[in-house]
Amino acid sequence: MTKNKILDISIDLFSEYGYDGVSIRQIAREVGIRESSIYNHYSGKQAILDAIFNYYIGEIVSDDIPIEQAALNLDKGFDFFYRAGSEAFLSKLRKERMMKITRLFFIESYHNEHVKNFLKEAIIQGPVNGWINLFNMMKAKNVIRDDCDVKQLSESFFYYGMFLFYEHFIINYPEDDEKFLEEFLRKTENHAKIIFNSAKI
Amino acid sequence: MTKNKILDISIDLFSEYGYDGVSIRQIAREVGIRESSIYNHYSGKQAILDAIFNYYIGEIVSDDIPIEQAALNLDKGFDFFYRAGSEAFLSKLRKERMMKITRLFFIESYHNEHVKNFLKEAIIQGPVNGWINLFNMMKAKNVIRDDCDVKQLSESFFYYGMFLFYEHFIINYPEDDEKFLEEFLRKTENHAKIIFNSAKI
DNA sequence: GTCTATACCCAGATAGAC
DNA sequence: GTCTATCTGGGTATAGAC
Repeated sequence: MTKNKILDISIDLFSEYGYDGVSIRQIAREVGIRESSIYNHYSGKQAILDAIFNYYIGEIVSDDIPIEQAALNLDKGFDFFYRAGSEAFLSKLRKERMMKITRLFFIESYHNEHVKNFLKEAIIQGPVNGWINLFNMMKAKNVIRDDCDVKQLSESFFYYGMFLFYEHFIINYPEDDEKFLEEFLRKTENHAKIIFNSAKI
Repeated sequence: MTKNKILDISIDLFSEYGYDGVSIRQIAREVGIRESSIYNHYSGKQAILDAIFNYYIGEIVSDDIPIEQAALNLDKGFDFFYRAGSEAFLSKLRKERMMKITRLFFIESYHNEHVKNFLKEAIIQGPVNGWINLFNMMKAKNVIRDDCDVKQLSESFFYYGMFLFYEHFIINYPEDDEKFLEEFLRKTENHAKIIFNSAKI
């Protein structure tokens, strides 16, 4: 189906060169049709980008709330949580398409308000709040000290991982996604131990 | 001097809209001359960008190595170091111009190899190595535990601050620089305590 | 050093034949 | 649904008068 091929190739090109760095002509060339034919499938360049964003948001916003689920077994120790949290965070990104679009989000965030707000709320604030809830529960159950600043703990934990992502998608691009995700789990695991070790009773 | 005005306005516009998002026409309009007159001062658009980068690099790469200096007084405690480290990191950025160009670097890093390499080496790897040295000294003087992974400690400390920068320059833009820098010092101070608390003997 | 005028290119998008 | 042809607008850059 041509429409799908356009989307696929647009994801490839946009995620590599950015939205402004790719022309309709270039997309058409790679798809193997003329520019004008694109407009039979999408009303314009912006419409392709919208389709990409809608796909991404549809995939990433699903109905499970894994951190809260994990919190039900608070006795399993901290190791259990960062694994649950990280896995929840990563499970949606394991597809190559999703990784590409994530890079595109990082690229476009500086001048696209929709992307900026999505990153801010769904990717940063949402998870941070999840970790705040978890640390609060841990505090209530005397797993971590009472004088801990849970918001600071959450940010201290989460922002480290966020920068690993930025580093991967921007600074180290192009770098193998699989290899990075392995490294990411290992590093955030070590990082989580540092944070938890500092807070535990 | 017109040449300086061109540079100044280019910094303003590039840092807001990105290099590709600004035209020579637009720069000329804001300067108050015609496009063609720009070429009496700079050989082209790229040359303006080069001048901006050279200015930035000239300002940021100076001869002091503050972390190593700070390490000479290792007995002053950890508080002393993150303050020294953070201040060293921030002192170069206190000018409005430097903050603007830093945002420009974040924006352009995804497709400008020079910027990418500069961020990678001077902004990330350099400071991380400084902290690695410091943590190694602390280990040698039995200030932190012997089984600490100093590379992980350094990244765990430093990447948090890096993401605060990304958040400020991209996600929260436009946000007051002064206010952010205060917040940054407060947050990284708290973060440093968490990291150090986890590692200390 | 600045101006007008212009060359040249590539962008997004549309009309209408097949 | 794809094509050719074309429109319109914006971009960088240059030539040459003042």
